Amino acid sequence: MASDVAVPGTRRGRRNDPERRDRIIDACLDVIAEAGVAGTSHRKVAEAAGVPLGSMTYYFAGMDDLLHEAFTRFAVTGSEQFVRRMSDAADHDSARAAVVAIITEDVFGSARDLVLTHELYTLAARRAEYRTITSAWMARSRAALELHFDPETARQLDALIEGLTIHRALDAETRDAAEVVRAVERIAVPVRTAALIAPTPLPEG
Amino acid sequence: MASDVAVPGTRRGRRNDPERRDRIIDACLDVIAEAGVAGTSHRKVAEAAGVPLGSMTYYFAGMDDLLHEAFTRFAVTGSEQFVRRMSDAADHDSARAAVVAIITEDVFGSARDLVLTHELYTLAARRAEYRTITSAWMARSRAALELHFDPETARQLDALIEGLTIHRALDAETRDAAEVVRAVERIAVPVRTAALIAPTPLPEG
DNA sequence: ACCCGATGTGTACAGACGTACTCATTTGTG
DNA sequence: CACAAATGAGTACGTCTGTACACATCGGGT
Repeated sequence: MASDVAVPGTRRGRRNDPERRDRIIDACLDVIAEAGVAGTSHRKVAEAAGVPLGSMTYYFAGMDDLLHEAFTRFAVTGSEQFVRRMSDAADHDSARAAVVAIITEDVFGSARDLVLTHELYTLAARRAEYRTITSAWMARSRAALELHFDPETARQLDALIEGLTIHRALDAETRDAAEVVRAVERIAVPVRTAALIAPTPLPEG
Repeated sequence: MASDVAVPGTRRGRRNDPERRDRIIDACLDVIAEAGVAGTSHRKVAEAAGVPLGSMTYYFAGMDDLLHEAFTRFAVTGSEQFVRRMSDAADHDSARAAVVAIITEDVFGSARDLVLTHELYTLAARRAEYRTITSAWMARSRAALELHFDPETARQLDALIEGLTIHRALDAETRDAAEVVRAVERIAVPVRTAALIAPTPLPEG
């Protein structure tokens, strides 16, 4: 180990390399995705980023600081993709199709993001300082959905995306894409007719 | 430390105390709820359960074995509560009310269960052996919902419960109980009229 | 030309961790 | 009554952890 890194006496001194900080954050997300927050350590991240161990405490106040920055970046880039998909949609139909695509593609297309999302939620469930990240993320998602749906529908769609994504990932059964389409259609009624269907008391017979 | 536990020369030998194993599992869930899987260690669980450290490796093959058993118990007791609520409901109306209650009460009423759920999901997202636990849990939940709703509605309701619970826990905004009622009503149309609404192409407006 | 502060690195340390292993104790059996 | 197996406790060991800190290196000011 440590054959390519930490050759004594080389590459030291003043360089002011902000890129290095970014690389560490990205590497941190990689490590979290692979080993979980539980298995994330300064050493693993340093090795993944190709920086010496000392850089960890130099660039970040501590492990929590690093995790916070990493998940903030994850949430920001994630919601950016979400917003882009929604603003690319021209009408309600394509917006609904985009929602279906987001669900069936497992959040943003990779298992990595799913794992990272759960790690973030787990942290947020216990620690309020991470909840600001999830709150901001959900707020951006809802705002994107509100480009095409009324606020209440947006919130419900957001929740449906969350639930269906999780169930499709963690359970072998809920995998039928056509069913996802129908689920979205039950919620995402066009704005003008939503009021006619949703709050109406259900027929009993 | 270790003043009430581990007095040398006392309480040793053959006792065959299955209760002790249970106590360790319960204590393990307590520790996970408080410190997360990341912060769970043999020592903390042993202290919480009031057993010596050596009992950890005696009763369980290792940390993973302990976690697996703990989460299995958690999932079983959790789904039992879910099933009971559903079978207690007499008709569709009270079933829908029960679903709303489950969501608004944060899974089963405590933040502890929410945290544990996320910890389990995080594990399951990465490791297939924990996914059998989540799969079984979701299957039991769906079966309970199918006492009152058709299979597709049950799956969608299950997903909605998941998503709304998470969003209500991790986001300060989605807290209006009346909105939960309306969300459930959009999905949980009575069996006979569901076919009339759900698969129908949406009016374009 | 020289030096000083800024910037980044290498290492050492104290503690916590999982687990293996030895040994004490009790209970069923002969 | 004695013995052996079952059961559980205590401890020690090697590994890995976060973090502090001394120090090397370089750019810019004089």
